[in-house]
Amino acid sequence: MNISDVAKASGLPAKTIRYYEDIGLLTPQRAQNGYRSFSDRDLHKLTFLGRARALGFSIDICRTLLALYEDDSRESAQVKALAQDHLKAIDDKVDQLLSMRRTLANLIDSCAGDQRPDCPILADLGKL
Amino acid sequence: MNISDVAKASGLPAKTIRYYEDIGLLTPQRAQNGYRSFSDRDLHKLTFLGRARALGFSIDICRTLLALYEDDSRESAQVKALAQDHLKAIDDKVDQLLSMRRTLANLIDSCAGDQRPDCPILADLGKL
DNA sequence: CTTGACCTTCTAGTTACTGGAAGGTCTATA
DNA sequence: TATAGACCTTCCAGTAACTAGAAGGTCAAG
Repeated sequence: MNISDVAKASGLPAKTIRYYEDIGLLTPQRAQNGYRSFSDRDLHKLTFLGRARALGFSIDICRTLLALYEDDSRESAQVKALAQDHLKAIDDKVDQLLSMRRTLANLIDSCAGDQRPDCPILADLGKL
Repeated sequence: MNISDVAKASGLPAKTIRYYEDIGLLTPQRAQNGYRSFSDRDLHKLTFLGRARALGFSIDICRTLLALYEDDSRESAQVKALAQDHLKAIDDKVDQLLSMRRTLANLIDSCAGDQRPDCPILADLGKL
């Protein structure tokens, strides 16, 4: 398969696939003409990466997950631990966003939003 | 005030303050010796920036907010609109994270997490 | 034999800093 | 007065994960 084939099949842009090769996540064969030639296994990896990235795993963790994926002697506990760490990171991020959201929503509520210059949002941001 | 003074007072690292000057968010005076000399107004701006950034506004929006802050003929509606756009962006981000979270939590639940290699998490990520 | 859709590599830009090196300045103390 | 160390300066490079674009090679169809 050429790059556009696996791009279509995996849902990843060709640019991203080249990038993944650059950083060593996969190493497709090359055809005589220099074109990348992807195997089913490559496509599998790309799909795996696309899913893991969609769940928010960093490239670095994806590298580890991919290694576990390919390692028949892995222990599922290792994978689960990584996933749990990530879940915690997501929860932390959500908490942080919700905290921002609360503050921001309060400020918005307090602002008339009319043609006058008085604005509690700016006032609050600027207070010492 | 020297940079470490406003760093302490604003809570921003000196590096960040220099960066904010680089990108034109403020233009402190210079003393004879070349040191930056910050006014109260500079400190005010830095505090403003720190708060706005803490609410997740991008530097670009902060630039606009700062301009509005300094503009006596602003209309509070402009500020409120920016804040509402940002609130929406936060909500979208939270939704996205919660969607990830749901999927990930389901996968975690389905994984035994023991010494065996069988792992529904990896299986799911890898399925075509 | 040309057109257009592929493919290649390479460079640089994105966001918002952060770290570190090399070197000038200021202040307090020996 | 010398010097130590705590400031300050600029500049360069790196971070995460791509993405855009330029310049140019390849392939299949008409």
